Amino acid sequence: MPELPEVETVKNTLKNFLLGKKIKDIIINYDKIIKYDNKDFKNALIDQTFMDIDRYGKYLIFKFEKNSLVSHLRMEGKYFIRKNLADITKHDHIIFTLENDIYLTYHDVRKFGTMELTKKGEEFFLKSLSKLGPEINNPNIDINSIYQKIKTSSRPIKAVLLDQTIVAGLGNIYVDETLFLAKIHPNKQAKTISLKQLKIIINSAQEVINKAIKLGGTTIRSYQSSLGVDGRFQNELNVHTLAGKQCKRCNTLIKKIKVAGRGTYICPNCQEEE
DNA sequence: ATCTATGCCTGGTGGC
DNA sequence: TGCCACCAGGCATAGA
Repeated sequence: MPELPEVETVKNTLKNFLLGKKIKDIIINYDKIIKYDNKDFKNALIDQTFMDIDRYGKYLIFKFEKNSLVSHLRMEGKYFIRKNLADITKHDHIIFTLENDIYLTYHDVRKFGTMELTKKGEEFFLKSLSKLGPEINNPNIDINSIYQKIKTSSRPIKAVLLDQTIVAGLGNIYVDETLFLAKIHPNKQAKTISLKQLKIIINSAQEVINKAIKLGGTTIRSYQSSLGVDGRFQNELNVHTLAGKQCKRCNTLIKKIKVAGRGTYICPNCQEEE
């Protein structure tokens, strides 16, 4: 599940390869990935050149001369560069033919990913992007305004941190790691979190996210490595995927529970429920 | 206004 | 071995 650090890594890798390259053709093998009309999609992008690639939260933003393509990888989305048509596999749903017959493919086993086209400069008018909160890795993030949003919520703190309208970029892995660092139980109701505790949570999240970005993200449950996603943060995980292993702080066994409908890993001793 | 439930998908897993 | 029910999960949408 690519979260902010993984998408950042993909962005940087793709940027190195794609900037200045032109799209010659587009093959759409599964069209539900693309929102709106496929013909418009092709017309708008063929003969266009990759000018820049940005990221906001977990979204990739490919910028061309006039248009931008906003791409979300959801759970299993990956980009590959294929040198030959013969290398294209069954889960390569969108194929961008570049110059010199090199192919950029969007690969997605679960077909959950999305692509939507917009005019360059109007990306944040899209429904998806317009709703996003501040990015979790923003060093100037306004913790007070987050506190105002969550201080009356009865939802578990984990659900709130996963809510991209509150803060953008965290997913299941990094929320577990964040709450472990902050010593907060994921089931603790948001309204019982003090401003001081929220500061600890946000600082922990930034520590986790920044370290993960440095290490190129986390590669787990991924039987196939993707362009740009061969992270090393999986070696740094403290709780996520580690059920039955000893907590590095107190030696208590890590437990897997369910919070807000999601598989959640905690140290039952360090993260005491209230 | 808030929150919860459901649908989207396929490969892997565990039970029989 | 094969069949099948079930699970994983980010986000949009519908419903409470």
